[in-house]
Amino acid sequence: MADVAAEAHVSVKTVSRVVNHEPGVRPDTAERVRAVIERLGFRRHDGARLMRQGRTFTIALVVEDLANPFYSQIGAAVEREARIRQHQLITASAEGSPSRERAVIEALVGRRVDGIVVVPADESASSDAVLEASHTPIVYMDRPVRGTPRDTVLSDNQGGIRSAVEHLVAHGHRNIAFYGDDPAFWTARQRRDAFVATHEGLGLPSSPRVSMGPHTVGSVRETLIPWSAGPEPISAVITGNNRITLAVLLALRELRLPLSLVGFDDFELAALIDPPVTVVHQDPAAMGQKAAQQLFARLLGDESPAQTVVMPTRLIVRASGLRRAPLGR
Amino acid sequence: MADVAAEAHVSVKTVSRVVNHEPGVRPDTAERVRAVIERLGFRRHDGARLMRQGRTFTIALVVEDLANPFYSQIGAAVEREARIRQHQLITASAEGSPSRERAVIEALVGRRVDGIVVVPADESASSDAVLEASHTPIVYMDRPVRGTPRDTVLSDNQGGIRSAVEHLVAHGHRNIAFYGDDPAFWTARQRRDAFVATHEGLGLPSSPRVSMGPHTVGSVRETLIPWSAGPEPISAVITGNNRITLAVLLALRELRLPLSLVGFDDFELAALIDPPVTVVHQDPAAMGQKAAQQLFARLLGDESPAQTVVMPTRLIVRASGLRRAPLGR
DNA sequence: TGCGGGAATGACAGCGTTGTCTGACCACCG
DNA sequence: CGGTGGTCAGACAACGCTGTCATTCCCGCA
Repeated sequence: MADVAAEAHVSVKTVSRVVNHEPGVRPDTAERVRAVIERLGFRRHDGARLMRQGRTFTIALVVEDLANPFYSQIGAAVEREARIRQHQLITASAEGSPSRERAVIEALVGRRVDGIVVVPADESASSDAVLEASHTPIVYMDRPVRGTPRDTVLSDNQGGIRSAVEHLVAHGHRNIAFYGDDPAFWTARQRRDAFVATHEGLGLPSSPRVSMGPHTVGSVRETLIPWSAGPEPISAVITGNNRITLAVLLALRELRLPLSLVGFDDFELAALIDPPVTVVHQDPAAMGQKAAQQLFARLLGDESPAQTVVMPTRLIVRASGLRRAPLGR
Repeated sequence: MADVAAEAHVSVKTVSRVVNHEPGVRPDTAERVRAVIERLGFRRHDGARLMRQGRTFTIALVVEDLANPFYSQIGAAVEREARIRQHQLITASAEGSPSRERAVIEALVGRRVDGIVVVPADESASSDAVLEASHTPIVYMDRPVRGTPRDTVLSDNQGGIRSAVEHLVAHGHRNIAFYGDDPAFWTARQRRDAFVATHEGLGLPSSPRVSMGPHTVGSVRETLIPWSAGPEPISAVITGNNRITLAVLLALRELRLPLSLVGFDDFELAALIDPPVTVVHQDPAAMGQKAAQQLFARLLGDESPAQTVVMPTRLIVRASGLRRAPLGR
């Protein structure tokens, strides 16, 4: 900028004015400055500018793994919200590790990002102190965090599972099993609890059959065999996420068990699988958008108490959930 | 930092030294400073630091749409490379628009990112001047760009298609159709050309049957019907990307045509579809990693001529490509 | 011709750091 | 007891920009 100023025989301030389209520069002066800028290939250093102004016009997104479609859809939505507000988005992966997440967040705070959207690795709020001290607004997604209440955007896990159970029951199923993920995950617990609650609420026979934990085709098979034989054989399965849906699907195929299936989480091509899989669809893009909007509201000065938004889920009925329950019993 | 300095009765420089673990501070002084830092919740402002140092320790990734698995896998890989080098990653979507891409790149250059990885929206190199002037290293991915040679990481489209054709021919197919994407896309042209070339190279009967353009189930059906009837009916199809694979799959299912299929691009659950789809797998994660590594090499001063790397593809054989061609004709 | 007043321009400080250089202090040696 | 050399600490400028305020310019008018 100093070079341009010298070359155009004006002060740096005048160059600054021209660059920022501020008023108060005579057209011919502005023209001259612009010519020099063009000739020298000058480009404003936004880092310096932003530092002067105390804001970075940057927000950040911290997730476990960007390659995971759930997170990448969130990423795309958050980026979009950022872009239309002239902000840039820094994305970072914590790889599921709370300590790495903490390090990442500290680095982001060090850069003075204006705000952060996080899908937290655990519920420990380990970065709370840092965020508090730096007054960096944060929005949590997909699972809540203990401690100081913060803006949070969740999926309606309970409603989703409930709709799945009800759907199956409406089609005559009375014996339904649930395969959930490791109960260390909050969402896994939510879904399991919703299954059990709905199961009991509807007064289904026998106690709910639930299998939690990381699942493989093998681990699924082990429970699937006894549950589908015996006196009260299951006729349908609900799964807690799409990895498990996959495992169950493979196990069912392998064992040639024609059970109904409703999976939590939609996935690409669920419609093409044979049989097409009925799913509880959650909308990561909508969640991401909501979270970003909430964050920007804070950036614009919204000081209302922290809010938790629960985004609706939707049952997408495809063939796999339609198979009628066997007659009798 | 000034506050800390005052409170600890030292100069800002000493605080700086403590913060950065520079030598030459007496342990007790350092301890005192650290205590004040802790008490005041001071945190170094990395923006200012980086500005002083002239580097931002930030790279950027510009793609069409982060939600697309191809790009998000690239994103995850690039982020990983950045993270292990203590850099941050800014991701930006151009939504396939060259002008938006240009605007995005200019904004990034304005922020003085250290380097950029781009999956270009078109071949026009519209940001070349900006990049040239700012000396920002750039690596292009997935498709080349005209003009000044730049580092580029491509997929072996030709080899991939060739292996698909050869695979089908080895299984007895003589009449194979190709459905490609809009020839406006460089990759679509590459794949089509490779199909035609291989087709001719192998001396297959009749002229190659090729259908390009954005495809829907409907548009596929329209050519599929005549091609699979008539004197030289096709017995296999090769598709140019996974959206088209999907359309063809649906069309085949609808028309109840038992043709063999090999798709370009793997996709989640390709193995679960009935029949499991044989695909030419390209590895976006490896491509992203390679591109990032190339970029960092430049950042470390590598001044060798621009390089084009072609990443191998791999044929993943599943049932859909194994069906034998009908005997006789 | 002188003057008032708005428009155009510039000087300067400061955003929060760090690199460079200078200075204070201390211990040790002859 | 003076000199030497090393350690620790601080002053200052600079990175590239912008906000504030002061100054200059120019025009119209009396």
